[in-house]
Amino acid sequence: MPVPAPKWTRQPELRPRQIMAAALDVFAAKGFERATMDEVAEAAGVTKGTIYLYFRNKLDLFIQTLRTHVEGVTDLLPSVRVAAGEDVEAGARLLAKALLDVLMTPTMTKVFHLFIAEVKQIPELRQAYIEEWLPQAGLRIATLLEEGVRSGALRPLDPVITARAIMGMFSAFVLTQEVFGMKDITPMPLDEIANTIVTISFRGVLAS
Amino acid sequence: MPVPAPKWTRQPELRPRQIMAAALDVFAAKGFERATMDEVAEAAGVTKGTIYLYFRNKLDLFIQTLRTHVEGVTDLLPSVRVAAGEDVEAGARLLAKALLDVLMTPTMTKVFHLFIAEVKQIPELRQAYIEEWLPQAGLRIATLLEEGVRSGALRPLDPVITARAIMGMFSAFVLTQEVFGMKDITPMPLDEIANTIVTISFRGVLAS
Amino acid sequence: MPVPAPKWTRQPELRPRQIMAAALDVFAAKGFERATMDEVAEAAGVTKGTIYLYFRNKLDLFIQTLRTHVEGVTDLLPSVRVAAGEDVEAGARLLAKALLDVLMTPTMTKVFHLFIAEVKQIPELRQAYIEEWLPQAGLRIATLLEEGVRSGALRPLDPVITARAIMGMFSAFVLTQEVFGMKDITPMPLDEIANTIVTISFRGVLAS
Amino acid sequence: MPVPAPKWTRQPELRPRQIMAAALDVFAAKGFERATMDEVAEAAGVTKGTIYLYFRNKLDLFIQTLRTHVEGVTDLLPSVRVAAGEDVEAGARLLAKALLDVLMTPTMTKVFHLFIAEVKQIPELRQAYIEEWLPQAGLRIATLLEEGVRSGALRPLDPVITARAIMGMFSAFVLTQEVFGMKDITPMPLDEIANTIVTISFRGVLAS
DNA sequence: TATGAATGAGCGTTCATTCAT
DNA sequence: AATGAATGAACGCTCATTCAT
Repeated sequence: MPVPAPKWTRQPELRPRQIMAAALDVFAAKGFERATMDEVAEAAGVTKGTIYLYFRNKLDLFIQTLRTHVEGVTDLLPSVRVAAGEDVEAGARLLAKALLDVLMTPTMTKVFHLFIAEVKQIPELRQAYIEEWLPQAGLRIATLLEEGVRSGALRPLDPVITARAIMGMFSAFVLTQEVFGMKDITPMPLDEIANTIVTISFRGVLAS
Repeated sequence: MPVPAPKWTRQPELRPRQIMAAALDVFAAKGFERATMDEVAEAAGVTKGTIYLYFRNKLDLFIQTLRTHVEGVTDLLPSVRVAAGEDVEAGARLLAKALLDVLMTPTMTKVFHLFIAEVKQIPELRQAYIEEWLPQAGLRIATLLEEGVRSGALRPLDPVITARAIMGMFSAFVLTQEVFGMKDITPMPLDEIANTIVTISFRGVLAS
Repeated sequence: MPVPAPKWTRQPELRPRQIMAAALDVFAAKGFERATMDEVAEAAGVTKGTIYLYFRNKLDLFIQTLRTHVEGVTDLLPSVRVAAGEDVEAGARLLAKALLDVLMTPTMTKVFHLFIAEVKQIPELRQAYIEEWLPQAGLRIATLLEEGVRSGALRPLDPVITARAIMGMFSAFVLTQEVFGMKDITPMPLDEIANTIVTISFRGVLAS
Repeated sequence: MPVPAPKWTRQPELRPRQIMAAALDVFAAKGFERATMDEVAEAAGVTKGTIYLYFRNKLDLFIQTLRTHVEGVTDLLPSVRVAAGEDVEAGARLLAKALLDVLMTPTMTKVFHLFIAEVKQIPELRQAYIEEWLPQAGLRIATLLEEGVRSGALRPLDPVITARAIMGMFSAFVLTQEVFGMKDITPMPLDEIANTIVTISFRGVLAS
């Protein structure tokens, strides 16, 4: 007599990732408040109670989901390496393209939007941004710029403002193309975006 | 019976404006889902039932509130006029500063954040963006750029991409300074922001 | 055309009493934890949400329900008046009978049991007992006894202990007959109970 | 292989006792409904599943816990033996003190309170009371009283009512001192309580 | 027009119980 | 025998919406 298939199996190692993956999708699709724990559970293939074995409450699930996926992304970033060579501008183009590839990832897009949407309501997010994510990204760029200014290679612009302006160009495309859904209406090749951003950043729009 | 003298002052009924003003504050402070009709009512100085005399439901209130306040802002934009003169760059600095002044307005900040947070969930917002707000802003800039390219004054960059990159620089500061609350941590004078954006846009970061 | 009967009517004055009356029954029947707000609502003829218009939460409803009904009972107590006359013992019999009549009331029985069952879990109840109900009852008796001892009419017994012992006799019958449901198994006329308690209290069981 | 020496010590399986001991504490501390199986398990030093190896469900655990501990107490009662001698009243004082010592035991206090709190909800408890515990205690006293009345040593009071009144005096102190927590507020020596109860019972409060 | 009492559907969370390991 | 992961039903509470006044 065949043993009937078990209704469920123990997966204590797997469950958290499984749940957070589902949570990211559901939260991204409906927003934090509109998403229900039942939807997350169903998307994860478990029942609601199971989520509470691994996460204290909905907010905890949300925060951990974002943190984990951000880490997953920043793990990719080392591959975004400066091709530090003779031609800085050419290296920057490669870099910009690599960065855009990461930012436009489905995962990153979702994280990005959720973060912007909820940062004002959730102090933990703001704190993570200020204490972890901001230094990892913005300050690194600002430092590079500062050195460039000091060496005379770059104009004497405020490095923090400049860094933020440049990052703003990147995020503009994440927001409009992916979040606002413009990629179907005004499709743009990623490398053309990267090239344009780099050209503007280095040399501006004026014909020389 | 004599007809009463025509009232020249436009009298858009008081109540809806009163309610929408309160709604903008409450929605901005708590987000669409977290905000309750009771809170809006209390902030507006009316009772919950009254809101439903003027708005079909919560979503309707939200959409109308955003639309109305966006109109209120675009009414301000004509004052952002090109000082079209000899020195285009100098004119652009004035323009950029004027634009930032409007974008950093408390009202505009709220609208901006709410729009980004909810655009994905609320089709009406996306539609308004694509059909009304985007043409009013992005396309206008793109057209200008296109002309500049054609006349040879500007580099041959894709105008749509370039326009969006430039707008991205502005919005970056709205988001970080106002929404993320960085203005207390990294305060930046508006005119310095404006100047930096214009310099980068026109001439890039490289020392010439 | 006849106006259809309204689904519900406004009863802001009535609702709290109505709800607390239902709550007492439901809580008494099922205990605080087992009772559900839906059951209370149904028993009160309203819906769950209505309860929350008048009570902050389930615990608040419980406490207020007990307090209100205790007050309702102590309002009856003034009728329990000492027929202070020549024959103290005869007066006491009347008094005891009147007290038992009140204690054996369905309402008082429920309050009594609920109080005993939950006093340990609910600090507010303990506080109310110590600060309000105990002084109203126990201390009054103790004071009477103290005077009796001082005048030489009573034995030199500790008044507080004696008062509590006498009250214990009364509550024993509330508990066993009403709460444990013994009144169907060992029925006892109230006046015989009262007489027995008084005889024991005054003169003991020993034949003189 | 030599057969191990027979173990003479009665080894009622360890686990059930261990669990019931923990259960009594947890149930007493939080009440039946508020107590969770997890808490009981943790207090017993086992895991939740283990409880279900020995008890069908939570209610079964509760009932068996009370029964077992009541038996444990009635095992103590034989030591409460009538010092049947010349001076009945002096013997009663010893008896009353011994009884109070047992009733005021932490275990008995817990059992007592839990029983009162839940008897109305749990038919099995009521049945146990009526069929087992009541005959063991109340009827024994009533029988004694009945004999006393017949022999003319005692007043012609109803023995059942009288027995219950006397038991009520004892339980009053269990409830107030231990359950209501009055022992910190109005501390009373046990032997003074016992003496007072006996004096009242035998001779009443009136000075002879 | 305005009020606010009343509704009722919906959701987060808990927890007794089951069952794969 | 023992574990503890997983289940799923149940419940307290909220809040958008309705409607009697």
